[in-house]
Amino acid sequence: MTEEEIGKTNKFDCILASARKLIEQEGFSSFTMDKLANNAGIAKGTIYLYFKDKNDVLENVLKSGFQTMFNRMTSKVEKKETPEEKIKTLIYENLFYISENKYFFKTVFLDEMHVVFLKKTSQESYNLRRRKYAVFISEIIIKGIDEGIFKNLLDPLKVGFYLISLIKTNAIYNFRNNKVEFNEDLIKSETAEIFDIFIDGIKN
Amino acid sequence: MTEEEIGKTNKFDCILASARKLIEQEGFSSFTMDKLANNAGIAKGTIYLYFKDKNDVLENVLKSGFQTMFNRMTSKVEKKETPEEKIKTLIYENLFYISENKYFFKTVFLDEMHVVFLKKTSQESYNLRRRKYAVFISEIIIKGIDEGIFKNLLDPLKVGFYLISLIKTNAIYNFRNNKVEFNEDLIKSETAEIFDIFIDGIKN
DNA sequence: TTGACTTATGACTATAAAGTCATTATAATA
DNA sequence: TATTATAATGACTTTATAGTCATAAGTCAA
Repeated sequence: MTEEEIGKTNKFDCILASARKLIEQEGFSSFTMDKLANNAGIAKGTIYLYFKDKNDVLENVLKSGFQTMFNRMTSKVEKKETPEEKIKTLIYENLFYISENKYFFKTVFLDEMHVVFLKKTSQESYNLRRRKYAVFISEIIIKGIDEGIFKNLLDPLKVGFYLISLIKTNAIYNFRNNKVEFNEDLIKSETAEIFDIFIDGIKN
Repeated sequence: MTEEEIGKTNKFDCILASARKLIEQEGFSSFTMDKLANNAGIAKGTIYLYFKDKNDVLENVLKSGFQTMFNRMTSKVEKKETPEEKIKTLIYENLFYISENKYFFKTVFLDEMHVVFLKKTSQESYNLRRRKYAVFISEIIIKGIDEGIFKNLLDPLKVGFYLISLIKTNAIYNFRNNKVEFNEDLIKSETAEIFDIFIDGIKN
């Protein structure tokens, strides 16, 4: 996984890509700086020229993954008009991104909690990102409540977290049942299912 | 945390209780066998007379916590008649148990994933317990579908996992907002909220 | 070409914590 | 009480891996 192989121009990104690949392959618990150096085709000391410590590497891996997803998702969602369309798009884009980065999320979700390996400060920034996402959803919910579409007594932020957890649960369920090869049809039907339950519940 | 202090007759339970207490206080990541020995008021070697290794301790801590909750919850749920009553009771009992063991679950949920510290085999048994819970819920869902109460096209097992994730998300949300002191009224209103969303969705 | 500066190296150090085992204490039995 | 069996001890060994730093290689301006 040298710079040419990975198609990255700078070492920072090259190391990050190697780290991500390693985590995808072996999970967080067996991720070591020696393996990373080896995998990136550089010496261990070099990593410390670009990253403060191991925690810094892990934090950046998680951060970059989330950032891309969030930016793509929000830009798609903002094009939609109604709260319901927004929510459907949000679910779809999230599942789509997960499917595009399935090996990464398979580890992140199934290994469920990498976060323990982070320092308290990094855990906080991880939680802030989650919260940012929930806040984004809550704004859609609030608009829906104002328009009389959604129930009035809801705590919009909490509802945001509910939706995130449904999406995550769906992905984990499919990973566990080895539906790693999401195709567009599967993503669409899963989107419809989550949307349906979230909006209308399970009642007939 | 000697045997008298903890009110346990045998060392196995005494060690387990100490381990649990330590985990509640400091989380999984800083849990060490030295601390455990110290906290239990025994020598480190003694732990190894009752547990195979550290993994065995952690596995038993998680197992015993889940087992009690599951047994209590199922016995209450089985007394109810309709699928809807069953689901409401299930949510309530789960939240109630969490509130009774708040410091434990605060760590287990917020530290979200302890599981990484377990061996592959223990991770599997952890997942089996989660699955067992989801299967239990799925049986209620199936009954509801048969009776025409719930939507027909649902994957009942997946729906089971959805409900578990909603309950967990609710607990985490309240922990994060420092609502550690659940009283019965709060549990009731949270139960109603989850039930309402799960059954009817967020639509007005 | 030389010297100054930047980047990279990897053997080495430091440390934390799991797990061991010869020794000692306690309990049971004759 | 003496003898044997069982339980407990904690100093010690082992292992894993994060992080360091003296040395070497590469780059570039004068």
